[in-house]
Amino acid sequence: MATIKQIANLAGVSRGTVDRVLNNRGTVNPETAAKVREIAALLNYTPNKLAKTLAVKNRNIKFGYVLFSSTNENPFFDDVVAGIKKKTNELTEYGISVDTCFSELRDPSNQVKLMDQLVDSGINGLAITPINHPDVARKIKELSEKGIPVITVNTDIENSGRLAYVGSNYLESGKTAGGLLRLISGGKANVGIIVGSMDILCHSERVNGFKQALEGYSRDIKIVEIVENYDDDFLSFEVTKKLLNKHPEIDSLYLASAGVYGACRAVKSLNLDKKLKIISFDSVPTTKLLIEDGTIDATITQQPHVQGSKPLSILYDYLVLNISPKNEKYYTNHEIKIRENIN
Amino acid sequence: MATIKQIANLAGVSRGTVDRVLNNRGTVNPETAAKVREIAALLNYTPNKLAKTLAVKNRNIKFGYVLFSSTNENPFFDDVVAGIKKKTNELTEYGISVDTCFSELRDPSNQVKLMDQLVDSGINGLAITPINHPDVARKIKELSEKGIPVITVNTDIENSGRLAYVGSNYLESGKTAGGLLRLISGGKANVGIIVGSMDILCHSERVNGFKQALEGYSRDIKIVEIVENYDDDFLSFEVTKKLLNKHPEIDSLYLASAGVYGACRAVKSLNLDKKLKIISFDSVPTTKLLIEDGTIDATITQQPHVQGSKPLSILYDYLVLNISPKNEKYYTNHEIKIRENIN
DNA sequence: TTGAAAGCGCTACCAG
DNA sequence: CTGGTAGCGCTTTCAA
Repeated sequence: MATIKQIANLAGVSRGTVDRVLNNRGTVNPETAAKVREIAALLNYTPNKLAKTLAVKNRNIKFGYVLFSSTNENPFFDDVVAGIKKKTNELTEYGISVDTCFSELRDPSNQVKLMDQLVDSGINGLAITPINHPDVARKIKELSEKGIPVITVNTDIENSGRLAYVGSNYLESGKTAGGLLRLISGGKANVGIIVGSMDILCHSERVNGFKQALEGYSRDIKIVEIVENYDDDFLSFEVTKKLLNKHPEIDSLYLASAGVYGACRAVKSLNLDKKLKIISFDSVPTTKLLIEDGTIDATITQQPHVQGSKPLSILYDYLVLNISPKNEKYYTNHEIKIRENIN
Repeated sequence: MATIKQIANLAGVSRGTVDRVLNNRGTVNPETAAKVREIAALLNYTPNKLAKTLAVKNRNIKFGYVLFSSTNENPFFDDVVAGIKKKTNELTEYGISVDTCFSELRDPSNQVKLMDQLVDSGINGLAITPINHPDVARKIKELSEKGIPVITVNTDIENSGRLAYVGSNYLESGKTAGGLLRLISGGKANVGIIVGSMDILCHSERVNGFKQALEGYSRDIKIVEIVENYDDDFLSFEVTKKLLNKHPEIDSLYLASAGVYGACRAVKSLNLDKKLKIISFDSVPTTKLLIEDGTIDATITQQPHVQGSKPLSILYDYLVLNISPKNEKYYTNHEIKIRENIN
């Protein structure tokens, strides 16, 4: 492990100069710089992260986090918050503070306002679950150009200038669901699909992936109908009930987004629980119970904890250690949970 | 974030004294000690990990790792090694070195010899995939009593004095397999089980868990026969072939340990691939291929990467940060992989 | 029993 | 453009 001190000695300059060269700050005589660089390469120099972090304390770095408020219909974000909290504690010890605030679920202007507030308060980087709206995209671009890196979480907005995305690959998650149905249906099924809204990209991708995984089985696995519940449990209850009444031939349900509990209540009210194969997403408390009592056969999770913590790690690497994310998309794993491995 | 310096100032003593009190080293006037402790508690003092690690550099800490050599029949350990390597690099930067060596798979005396060598070379902590043999257990106890903490990996030896175990809960993994079969069989199956050896606890636990998960289904899911392959692919081929010939009613295979490839070759040689439901463990390269081509329906993994890295993290926490492991058993997750989410 | 000081590796600031 | 120095929080050693 080579150190700046060693390089300085070998190059016959001071550690300050080496620091300037290696971190491109200040100005250094090109020849000196070349020499330093050469020696650094020779010694295979890698900066010590601990020391770097420790020394950066007085820079008073601050991150902002804008998250969908989870008090609404989707407690999924509770698990994300847990991930944020854990990472925040770690960063606090490093002298980095994290300001987390919650935005309305369907109000872009509210998100923009929160972003502005965070910028005014002096954040150096931002993580956000962005609403897919031009105003939000524009604001992300504005921050990025200002030198404030932005990480999108859970939902991406491409071409917004964001530094990276952390979250599910929705097409893949849909494929996993399709593969799972193929297995548990024995290759023969009449499927009803319940989804938030086909206008939301994440949701339609989950449906598309599902279909893709079942190509070649289309003779025996039929999608009977796709209905929308707008992520609302009560609507979900209604549309599911109607769907099942309308199509008694349905033997499988694919719950492609939120509203899982409402849909299952409909299933139960028709005494169809354990008669239908049901696949869902995420592992919120109500879903866990439905897995445990056998109503839902399997659910596919997307590492909510990682979705909370990883964006902060990326910002830390980028701003403190000068390490850019290796990929612009960091996809979380899709974990299949059944009664026996859900905890 | 309170610091030692702050506490020292408030207590009117030097930082050295505070350090002595808070870390129980040297001797300190009881009254001074009490005062310091009080203030520390008041300020909610938590030591800064970065600073601690940085300062400990010159203690020249060294860990040993004894692992089953993966050149043998089970490339599972290749993934464990990857985890070890990654963590080792991180620790190297902290001034901690890791000496990893590989032991014969069935030779306890060889393991004991390697442990002795590592101790002689001055390790401060050890991680090991122990062979379940009294000599190894005794040596683990010896090291522990000498003040060298030992972490067991992948396989545990309880009551050996080891500090912690990192690895699968085999009973749970068996249950997960059982639950999975319940789902993909539609609740009706004649199962053949192929296992390394029922004399090996890990293996028999996987069978027991499997049975437990299927209790209540015993009318329709029948275990036809359990055969042993001693984790050898060629033996596995033979016994599987014999089993399937003997019991043409078998429609499902539970491959409870290694020898997955051999078993599947037998299935293919009888033209039964895709006619049998097959569940296996781990995700070694050959298994991946068999998942992709549809021979194996699902495989259950056990976070090999974590099994490699986590033991080193525990040793680091224990020896550098003075943090004891929260639990004596750290169980890895059982992840269900099918064609669509195996990568 | 205690204090003072040096050092882990890096950054930042002030002179020159 | 460069050197010197102080400091991040903790440990350790040497004196007192």
